[in-house]
Amino acid sequence: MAKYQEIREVLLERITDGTWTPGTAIPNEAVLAEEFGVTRPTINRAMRDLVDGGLVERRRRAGSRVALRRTPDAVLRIPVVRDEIEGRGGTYSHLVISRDITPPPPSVRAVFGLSPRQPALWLRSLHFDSGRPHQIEDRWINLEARPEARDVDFAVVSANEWLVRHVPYTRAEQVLYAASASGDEADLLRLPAAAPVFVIERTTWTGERSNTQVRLVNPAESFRLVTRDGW
Amino acid sequence: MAKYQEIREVLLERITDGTWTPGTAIPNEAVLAEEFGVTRPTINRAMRDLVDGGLVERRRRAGSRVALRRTPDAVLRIPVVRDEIEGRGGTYSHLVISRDITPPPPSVRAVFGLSPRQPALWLRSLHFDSGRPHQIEDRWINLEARPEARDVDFAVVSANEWLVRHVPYTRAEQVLYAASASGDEADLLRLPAAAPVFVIERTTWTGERSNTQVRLVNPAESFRLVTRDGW
DNA sequence: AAGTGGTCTAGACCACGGA
DNA sequence: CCGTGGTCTAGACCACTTC
Repeated sequence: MAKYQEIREVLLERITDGTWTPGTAIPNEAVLAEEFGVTRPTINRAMRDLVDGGLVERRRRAGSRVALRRTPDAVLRIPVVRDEIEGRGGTYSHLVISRDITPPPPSVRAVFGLSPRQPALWLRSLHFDSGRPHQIEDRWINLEARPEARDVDFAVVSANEWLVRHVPYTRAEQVLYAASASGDEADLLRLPAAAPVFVIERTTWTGERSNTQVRLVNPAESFRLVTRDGW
Repeated sequence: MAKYQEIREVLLERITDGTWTPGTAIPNEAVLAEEFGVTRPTINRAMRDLVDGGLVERRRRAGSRVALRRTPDAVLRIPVVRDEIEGRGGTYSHLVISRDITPPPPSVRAVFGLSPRQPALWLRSLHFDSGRPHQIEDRWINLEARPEARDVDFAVVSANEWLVRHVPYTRAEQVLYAASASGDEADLLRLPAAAPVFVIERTTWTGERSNTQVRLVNPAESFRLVTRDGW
């Protein structure tokens, strides 16, 4: 294990065992460097990890302290639907319900930066797990940012996968919530009317432009997101 | 802006504008150091950010490439309920529904590492937003790991806040899902029977021991999680 | 004003793992 | 084997902020 990692573990131990309680000042880098017999950049590297982990707060001149409010941060990975299904041994398939090139609703138009009559690609698909409906995907793709999308056959490669493979993004915003299935949604997912569903709305940007906006609707009983956090 | 940040932005630009498409090899650190007129550790710093951001994959000897599958990772911050409510101008209050010291169910016992008859602290609370029920908190606290919890008056400080303030953790696992409210839950939250709810289950650990496990139940219509990602 | 963290250099050693 | 990234040193300058 690298030195900075060992040092990080020791510092972490002091925080978690109560030697340094939340709010306590931590010795400055020069002191720690002396204590551990390393140079200051090595200490800095260890401390940076602790800051990233939310356990320590630092300010110039004021020094470092054990963070007072550790709000639970976690890395959320929303799986590619195909991987998710195949990962647990199911058979994946999907179906394009509709494909249109048409002006999007105002909410989408705004993030795409389009004028009122400019079209975008609208794609609605249904993803299946071993024949059972598993997710509705309702997606808009910005053809100004990604003109190639016009010529892709999304019956073969799902939009999800095509985007992951061809479009790196720099910013994403996701909204997660629970809802009751609308009539349409319940029909497509073969659920009782107003059954609970888990909805994910995601917008991704590359630079200033939004590429795509998607709404994913999943039956509550077959969908959970798990996040794990920590070293 | 620091040099490594400027370099990171330039590299990012090359990735997002398609100069380097997913799968493409990126010049090695020595070459980039020459190009940007900096030393190799500075390049390394910039690249590390891109790796952390999921945009680049690196392997020794094999070099660096633009990541092929950028699965959407996002930092999920589940807010402390009080901050969330006060942050949007509401008035926060809470009520302890029940408090017991009793052996937990097997699922909790397992992560706490307790023997069958060892007790833990069980706390059920209701959090209000301006007088309206906003969240049910059903929490177990491991008294073996946190004996002080026995003497805290959680009517004054909510368990959530007490833990955040006194117990730094090193690992967390969270499960998010949608469900229909049970009869109890619907009553407490003043929802119609079987209304959709958003459920968060979180277990946190310090070292090898789990401190606490909590289940948070929120009305679907008033609860959304937003994540933002990127620089 | 002065202490603290943030960053950078120039050079070095080494582990890993693909060729 | 040997090129690549991972890490570390010793020293330095600087920005920020609080004392």
